[in-house]
Amino acid sequence: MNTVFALLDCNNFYASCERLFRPELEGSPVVVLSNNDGCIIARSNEAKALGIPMGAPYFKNSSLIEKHHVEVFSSNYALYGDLSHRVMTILQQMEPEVEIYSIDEAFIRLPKNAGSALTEHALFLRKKIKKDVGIPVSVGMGPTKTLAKVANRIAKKDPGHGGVFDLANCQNRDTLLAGIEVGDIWGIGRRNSEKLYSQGIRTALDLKNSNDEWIREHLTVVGLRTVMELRGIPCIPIDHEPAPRKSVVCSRSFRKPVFSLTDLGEAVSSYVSVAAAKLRSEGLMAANLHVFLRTNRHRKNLPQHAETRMVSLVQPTSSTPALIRQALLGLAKIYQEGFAYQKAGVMLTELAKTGMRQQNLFQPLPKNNGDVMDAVDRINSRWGRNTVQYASSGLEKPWCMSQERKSPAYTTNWEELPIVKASP
DNA sequence: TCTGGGGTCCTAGGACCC
DNA sequence: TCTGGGGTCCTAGGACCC
Repeated sequence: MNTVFALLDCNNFYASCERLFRPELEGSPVVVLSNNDGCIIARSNEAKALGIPMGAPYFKNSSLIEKHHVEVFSSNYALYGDLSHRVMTILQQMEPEVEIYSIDEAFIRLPKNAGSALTEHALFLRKKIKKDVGIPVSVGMGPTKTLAKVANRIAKKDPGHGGVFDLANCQNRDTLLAGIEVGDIWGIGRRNSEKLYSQGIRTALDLKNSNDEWIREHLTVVGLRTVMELRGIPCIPIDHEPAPRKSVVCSRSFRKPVFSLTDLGEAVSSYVSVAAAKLRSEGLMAANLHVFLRTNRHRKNLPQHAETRMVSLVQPTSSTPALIRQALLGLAKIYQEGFAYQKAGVMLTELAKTGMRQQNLFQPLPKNNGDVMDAVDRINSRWGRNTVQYASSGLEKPWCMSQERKSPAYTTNWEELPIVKASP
C-alpha cells in the first residue's frame, strides 16, 4: 500500500452550523432551506429520522415539519462559509496535503504504512475540530478517494465506529462494499444507477467486479475510473492547487412571478453586480456574458419560455457598468411579453487574469473603471453589500428572493454577534 | 400560494481545414 | 457506376458533484 486518502466531512453541515448558536436545539430536528426558502438542503439526524427527504420542496413537507416542531432555517451562507473556513484552517495547519473539496469536505493524504495509528490520528482531528470550532465531523480512510468516500459513509452510518472508519486496513472490504448501494458511490448518479441496475449491478461490490468494456462504453472513462478506484487503484489524485475557475454564475428565483422587462432588468443588473464583484475579488475579467431567463417549469399549465443569450464583449472586462449594459441588451432580445418569469441569471465565461488581456488591433482599450470599481468594492466590503449599488438594480426590488427564517450573521457582522449572559 | 444555486467534465456531431 | 483520410475546434446536451 502506497498511500492512504482520508475524507473529512462535516456532519449535516448547515444544520450543525445553525445548532452551534442555538445549543438548546441539540437533539431536536433541524432543517435548512435553499435560497428563496424553496427546498430542504440540510437536515439534522433527527430530521432525517422523521423521514424528511433531502432536496424536496419545503411546502410539500411543511405539515410533517410543523407536526414534529422541526426548527426551520433559511440558508445563511455567510455563517456557513465562515465556519467552513475555520475547519479548513485547522486541517491545513495540521496536515501537509489537504484538498478542500467543498464547503464541508476535505481530502487529506496520510503517510503510508501508518496502520492503526491512522485511526488514532483521525479520532484526534475529529476531537480537535469539535473542541475548537464546535462542528462534528466524520473521517473515512481508504487506498483511493472513492473508497475514502465509502469509508466516510460507513463512519457516519454506524455510530459504533466513533465517527472514524478505515477501509485501507480492513480485512472484510468486499463484504462492506456488498452493503453499499451502487447509487451511493461517489460519481454514480441517478441516471448511471438506472443503467447499472439494468445490468444487474446493484452494489459497490457488483460494480467493482463489473466488465470494463461495458463500463467504458456506457459510463465513459469517468465511470471506468470509479471502477478502478473501487478496486483500490488510485486514479484521482489529491488536488492541492485548485484549477483556475472557468465561469462565475449568479442567478436567483424570484419571490413571485415577474412579468415586466423593467423588473427583469433590475434583477439581472443586480446579479451582474454580484458576479462582477466576485470576478474582481479574484483578479479576473470576462470576455463573454450569458444572460438567461425562464418561466416556472413545474407549472405545466402555464405557457413556458426559457432562453439564453450569449454576448461577446469587445474587450474582456470586470467593470460592473460595462457588463450591466451588455446584459440588459441581451435580456431585451430574449424577453417576451406575457410570460410569468420565475428565474433569471447571468454567467461570465472566458475568464482571464487582469493584466493579461489581449488588446484589440482596431479598437482602443475601453475604460475598465478600475478606480471606481475599487472604491465601490471597498465601501461595500466595509459597510455591507449594496451600500453602493447601480441605479439599474432598482430600490424596491419586488422580485427579490424571500428568506423568512434566516439566522443572524453571528460570526461575520459586529451588529449580530451572539450575546452570552452569565447566570447568577 | 409555495419546487435552489454554482460548478466541472465528457461526448457526439457539425463545420471546417488541408 | 465509382466520391478519402485525418485532423481541429466549437457547441449543445448530458451527467455528475456539493
